[in-house]
Amino acid sequence: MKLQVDGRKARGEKRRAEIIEATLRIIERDGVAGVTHRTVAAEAGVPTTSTTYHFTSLDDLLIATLISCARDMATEVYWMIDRARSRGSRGAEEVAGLLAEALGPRRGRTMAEYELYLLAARKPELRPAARRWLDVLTSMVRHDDEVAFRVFLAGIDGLLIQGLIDDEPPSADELRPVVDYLLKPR
Amino acid sequence: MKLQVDGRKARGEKRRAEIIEATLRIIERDGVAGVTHRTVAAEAGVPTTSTTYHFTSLDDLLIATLISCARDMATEVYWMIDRARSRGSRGAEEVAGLLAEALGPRRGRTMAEYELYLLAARKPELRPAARRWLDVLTSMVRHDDEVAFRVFLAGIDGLLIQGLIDDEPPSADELRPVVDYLLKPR
DNA sequence: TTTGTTTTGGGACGATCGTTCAGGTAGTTT
DNA sequence: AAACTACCTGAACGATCGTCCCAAAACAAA
Repeated sequence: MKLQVDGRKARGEKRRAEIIEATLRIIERDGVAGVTHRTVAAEAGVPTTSTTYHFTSLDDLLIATLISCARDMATEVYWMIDRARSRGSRGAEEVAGLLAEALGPRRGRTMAEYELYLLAARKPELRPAARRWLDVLTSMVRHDDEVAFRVFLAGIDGLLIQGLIDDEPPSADELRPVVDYLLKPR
Repeated sequence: MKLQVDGRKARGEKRRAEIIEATLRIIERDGVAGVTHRTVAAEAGVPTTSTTYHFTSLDDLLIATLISCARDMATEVYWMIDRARSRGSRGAEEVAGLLAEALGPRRGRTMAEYELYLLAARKPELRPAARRWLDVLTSMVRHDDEVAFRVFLAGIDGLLIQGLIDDEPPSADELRPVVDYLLKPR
């Protein structure tokens, strides 16, 4: 049994994480198209060969970035739903505010998430990671609410995507009636 | 006044259209990442320099492709809504069938459309073209239905995107209850 | 026919790409 | 100390990229 961690591996994994973070920043700024070994290495402040050492190929790097990103999304949306629930009938307001934030200050991140999402559509090995946060959320609701919840998630996705091609991000006030209608029970 | 068209320009515009069609096929097969002057030229069966002659840059080519694609989408969804309306309460069935088709046989085309959509999120000059089909559709409905219609379109987008990362495309039967709930009036 | 315009296409330039390799460094084990 | 392992990195290879140049061909106007 070994309690002490290998200092070399520790440094390696730290740098690996830094490279993934740099990759996500690149995608936020320039899209998946801007991801090359060299741009990522420059963003992370490491030599080019460092990215090829820790990730056997560019695909590997993108896969690792999507997995890391999907984990963040899952926890994020988890708390969003939790907060919306705790506010009861004011849940729509909470959701609308978070959507406005995703389309405003965090616009780059939102674009990055959907680009990685579409990447998963083309690369089957990415799909489990891209689907995980959806599954986590679906498991939160009662079985008899499942259809309503799927509609809710689809509506959120649609509003985000459509909001990304607006010339200026929609405000929470503009989004609230739509979210309200989306959440209204039948 | 000149009635006879210039034979040279006629040939040029025909080739230009062929290049755009080839570009769309490339995007369906390999994504926007697969679009280069050389791959497009090979797909269209023309020399490489032909694509640089008719389109001053790769961006120009992608812009033209998105515009052409958006026009098709608008008319397509227009008829979808028209058919769904004419079927009254069976509209959900019609919509579910078309969604299943978009995620099955026409999956590549659907991916291409959303990739171009995300491209528009990054390139402001593409947004009017990407938004046009949304505007056309919104103008179809009565003003008091606008919120419900926006929810409907957002839901469609979300279902399509989520359907793209399924391992196997969802069937119309699986989609129908969700579409039905989405269309149910409050 | 002559002149001018538009399209065509072969070839090439410099830049950048993913990836490899071999040598060097730091940390662990024996 | 020696042997071993894991990480680091500068240099370089071949491939492919966007784009430019220029001459030939096709067509229109004179």
